[in-house]
Amino acid sequence: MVTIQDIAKRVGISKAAVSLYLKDPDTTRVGKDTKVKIAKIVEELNYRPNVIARSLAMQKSNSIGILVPFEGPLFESTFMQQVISGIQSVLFAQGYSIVFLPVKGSDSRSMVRHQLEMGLGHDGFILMGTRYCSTKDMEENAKELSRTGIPFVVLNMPEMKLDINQVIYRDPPEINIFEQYYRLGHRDLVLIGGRRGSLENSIYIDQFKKTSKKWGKNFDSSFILHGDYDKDVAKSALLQYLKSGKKVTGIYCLTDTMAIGAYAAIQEFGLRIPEDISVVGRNDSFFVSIMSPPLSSVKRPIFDEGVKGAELLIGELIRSEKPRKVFLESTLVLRGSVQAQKV
Amino acid sequence: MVTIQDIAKRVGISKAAVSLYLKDPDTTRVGKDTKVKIAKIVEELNYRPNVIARSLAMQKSNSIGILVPFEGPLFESTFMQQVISGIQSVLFAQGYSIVFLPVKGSDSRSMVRHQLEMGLGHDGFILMGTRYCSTKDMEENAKELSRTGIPFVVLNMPEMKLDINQVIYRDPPEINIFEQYYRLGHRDLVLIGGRRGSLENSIYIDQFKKTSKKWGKNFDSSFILHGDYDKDVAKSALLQYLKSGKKVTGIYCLTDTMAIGAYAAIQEFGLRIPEDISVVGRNDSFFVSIMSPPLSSVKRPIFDEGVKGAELLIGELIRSEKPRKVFLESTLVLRGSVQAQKV
DNA sequence: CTGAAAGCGCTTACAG
DNA sequence: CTGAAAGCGCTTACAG
Repeated sequence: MVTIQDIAKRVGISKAAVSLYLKDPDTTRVGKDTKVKIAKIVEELNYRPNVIARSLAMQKSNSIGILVPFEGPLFESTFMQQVISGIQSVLFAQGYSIVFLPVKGSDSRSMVRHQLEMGLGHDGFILMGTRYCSTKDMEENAKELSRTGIPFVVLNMPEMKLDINQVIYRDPPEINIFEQYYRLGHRDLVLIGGRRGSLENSIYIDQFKKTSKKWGKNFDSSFILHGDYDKDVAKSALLQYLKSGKKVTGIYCLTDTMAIGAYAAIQEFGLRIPEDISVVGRNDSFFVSIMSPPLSSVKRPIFDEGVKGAELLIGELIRSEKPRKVFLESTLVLRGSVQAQKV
Repeated sequence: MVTIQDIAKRVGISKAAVSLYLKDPDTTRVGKDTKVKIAKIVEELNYRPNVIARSLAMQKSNSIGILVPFEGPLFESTFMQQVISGIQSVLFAQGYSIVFLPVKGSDSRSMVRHQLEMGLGHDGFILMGTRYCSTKDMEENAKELSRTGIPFVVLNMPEMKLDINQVIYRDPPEINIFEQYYRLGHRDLVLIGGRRGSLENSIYIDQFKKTSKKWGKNFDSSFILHGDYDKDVAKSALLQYLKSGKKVTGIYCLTDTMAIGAYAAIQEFGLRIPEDISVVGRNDSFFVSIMSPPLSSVKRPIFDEGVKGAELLIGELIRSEKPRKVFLESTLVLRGSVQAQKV
């Protein structure tokens, strides 16, 4: 490996002069002739600075570590794609590298601990919640990060009562899909949730219950199906529900992917969308418009979440801003999959 | 920041002892009592090693830099998602971090040069071709990487006559879609290519020409439409073709996304798939199965490309293997969008 | 069993 | 205008 020392020796000057020139070719601290010589040797030896050494000396690595307590392929989820795209758009513009740290461990606590173990030296961190993270675990993770003194931001988690950077989704009142269904005259609703017992599920089950009560409809836990975030699981769960003779006219799927499964089940059972059953998905994935009929979907501003998160981090990093929380609101994109029900 | 020095001072020993213990808690080079003390202080001060300093000292960073000469969001393309997933599966298992270097510059040469400028110090590189890279530029990039002496692998590019690690796609003879169409009785074919003048286009235009000649069909450059890798562009190009009164019974789209546009154009023009027009896409994207009818598609082993690429790199890194080339073959996944044509 | 020292490749005051 | 030196936080021979 060619070092600054090699260049200095060849030119017959000190390392400092080479470093100065490399940092700023217009510097006045290096003579004109010397500059020419340095440039020549740099070219000749194909010298490139060692970023690691520079990072150590400058106490700044220009890199941000991404912490995602999740085993398996990170980039297959459309959520990750969008949030990372948002992060990338901000960080690259500021000259930061994005570093994905290897995952190891059995639960979100040990995974993040291991990633931190591998990753100190980065200028900041983005800690991302996944469907498998409990809020409690993630709060512990956030506390541990706080103790390092390194700026960080938490994404994709419910609000935490900690003084940290966080971007949080909020469903505005009109995004209560159950309320919308009841208003449209629907009376038999089903929620296709993700992982059984997940925090996400419990939030929506709760909403489902309360809204049903408000409308004087009785609520039964059989109205909750578990799709496990998978289209085939969602399909068979719904198919079984239909075959059991239970009635349903409105379905809310917590991801668009599970809505694909719901479509398949409904078609296989010989019913029509939206004439017999209305369907709403969540995430407004790029493929919903090619489904037939196009799927109505709750759109979370995921790209914006990445942007805001990266901006909070950059704010703390560059302008020493205090940690704060940013709230983003979801919207409902209505398409052909929903119809009012004659009561 | 808490350093190894702080620990040593508090315990009253040398940095070396702390380092030794941290590296291997079972070491015999540190006394039992001392170990206990170190552990206590480490916990108390919430010490974590600085990976940058360690990388410099060990001359190994356990990180691989990803070089993609492409402006804009990297992770929105389904190609990137799959290839990165493959890369991740191998590199994480080996304990390597994956680093995306910020992009700057106007062409693939200057982008890669800039990324290298930012990225030396990583243990290896993965250089990925994009649709906008000329083979010539990428060969220059590869040569420049060679000169650094750092192991690297080139993905998503036609074979280069250089002694480097490279993973290359090969369409086996049966993946000549034009040949398949002719055999099925089709006589009026259209190719919807990507960017005008791109290398990818020219390869398939060439195949189209040769195959037509073989079957005694005249070839006309009007049979080539330019979809620019965009569904709307593809749609309007095909719609214009149909409206001009030209005949077509078989279409090959170089991406599935453009096939979505082709479907829309065909439906808007009042024709049916596959009764009137057959369509074949490329990449076998996850959404093709929900198109109606499901799209037949040429599947490239993109995930495998990532896996093989990472394996070549690891091979050179860990086992000092020589650079070599790996070939992967595409396959055709037939679905409802293709039908034989009565001649 | 443990310490003092050199070194990784840079940057940045400090001198002159 | 330029050089010698200290330092970033680690690891790794080398001594004892």
